[in-house]
Amino acid sequence: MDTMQKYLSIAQDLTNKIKHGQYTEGTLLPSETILANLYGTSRATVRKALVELTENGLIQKIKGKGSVVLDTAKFTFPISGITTFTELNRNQQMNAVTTVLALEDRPLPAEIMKQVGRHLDPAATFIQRLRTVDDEAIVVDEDYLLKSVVPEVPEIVAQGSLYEYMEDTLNLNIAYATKTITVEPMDEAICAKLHLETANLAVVVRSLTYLNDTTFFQYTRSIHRPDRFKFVDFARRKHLVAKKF
Amino acid sequence: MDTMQKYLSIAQDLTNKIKHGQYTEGTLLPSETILANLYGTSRATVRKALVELTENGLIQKIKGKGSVVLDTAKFTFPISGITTFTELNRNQQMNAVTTVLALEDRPLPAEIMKQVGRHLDPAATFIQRLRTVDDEAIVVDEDYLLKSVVPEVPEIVAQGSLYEYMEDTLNLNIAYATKTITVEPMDEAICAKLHLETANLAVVVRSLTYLNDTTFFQYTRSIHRPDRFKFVDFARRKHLVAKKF
DNA sequence: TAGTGGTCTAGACCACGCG
DNA sequence: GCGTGGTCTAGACCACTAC
Repeated sequence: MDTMQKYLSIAQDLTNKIKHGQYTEGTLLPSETILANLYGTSRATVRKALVELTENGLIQKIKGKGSVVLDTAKFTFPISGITTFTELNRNQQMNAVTTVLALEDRPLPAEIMKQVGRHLDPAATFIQRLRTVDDEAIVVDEDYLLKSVVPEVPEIVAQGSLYEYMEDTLNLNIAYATKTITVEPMDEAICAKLHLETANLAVVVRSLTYLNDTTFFQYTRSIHRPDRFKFVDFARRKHLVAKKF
Repeated sequence: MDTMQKYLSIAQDLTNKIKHGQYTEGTLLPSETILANLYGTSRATVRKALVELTENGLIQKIKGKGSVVLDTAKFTFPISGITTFTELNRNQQMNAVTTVLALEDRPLPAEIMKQVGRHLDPAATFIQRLRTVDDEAIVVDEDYLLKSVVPEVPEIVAQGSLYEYMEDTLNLNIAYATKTITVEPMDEAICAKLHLETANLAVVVRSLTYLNDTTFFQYTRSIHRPDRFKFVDFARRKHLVAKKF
């Protein structure tokens, strides 16, 4: 069954046509009125689809002119904000291996409890995983999953994708996250796992992730080898309401 | 004169009311129909305003329930994607000083020319600036501004904000940028300026910035002391069209 | 059942780019 | 002057939440 909303399927279709070269870099998409006729829909719906492409850096709209297809080849795979290993792995072809180092009960760290609210039950599942690409240790991921939301994490799930399990099996509605990126010295245990040599510095990506109903459920600390870390972002200039860059 | 669009002024008003505590964390905003009546507009316009708040991490909409005000205090100042010194300085209270180290003609580096297109004229103005907070050197910013777009950069502008000059004086329409964050070893000149000690590693933020008509005009290399670098982001879960996290 | 947000329509007027 | 995208309206139906 095709229960997808109209504007999303239009966005999907246009995205595919751009990525497959049917609409090429530097040219204009058909006008909104023409697209509305093509897809048998209203202009408002087409515009909603084009907002998706705009946010993903695929087109740039110019008033009075049209929608210019941007050079998406430059953004090839990491189209935006890709930081964690799973995301990279999903979007790129990598010879990647995940090793589960720990899977146990461990309460949410106190400093995180302070940020997300003291009223919460700190009981959580702790998962530590080592990510290896081409026999080289790249990332150590440490996840805390609140038991109140995810009662248990089977070993097989830890080996694969936590998000697939939560979204497809548990039907959880993951909505948003706050992330920070810093560079910090690490202890010996981590240094040994990532083979950090000259300096003991690593890139640390911390994420606090929330469900659609605003309940906090996951804290992730992702520790990257600095020489293999790369964060790519596409940002649009914001005006007036809140400066974004 | 107040030529601002209706939806933006509504977004502005709601943002202020949230930041000033008139709508408090965890409570619901008035429904979209009520807001439409309050502001004397249609529901569609209110919804467009609410999209702005959603993207800025101020509210979470829940179908059938309402718009929940999120804890904006947690995201205090760097609401999203703030990386460069100027942005930080604008949004925070800092005892900050800018020193212009270089202001001269210098062509765009060859590796950047490859990315933005060989047909461009590489003639550019090079600006190197040292950012100091509380007498501590934090960031070295290196900007290349294409002469074809920005013919000249007065000394006074280099001392202050390039973007204010370009937007307010030159009336340029800055639209979007691609950014990368990496960690790299730096040469002695940079190490000396930032007083890098134990390791010669620094955080490098590279930005390619474009105008509304898709012309490339600026390359920035921002070199941060790793122990003072912090990148904060608010990300929403994307589905189907393009994975964002 | 009543109220909410999510989607969609069919119109309208405006500001802008371009010939 | 014409076509473009940007804004806005007044309606409609649906899926979801809560009672």
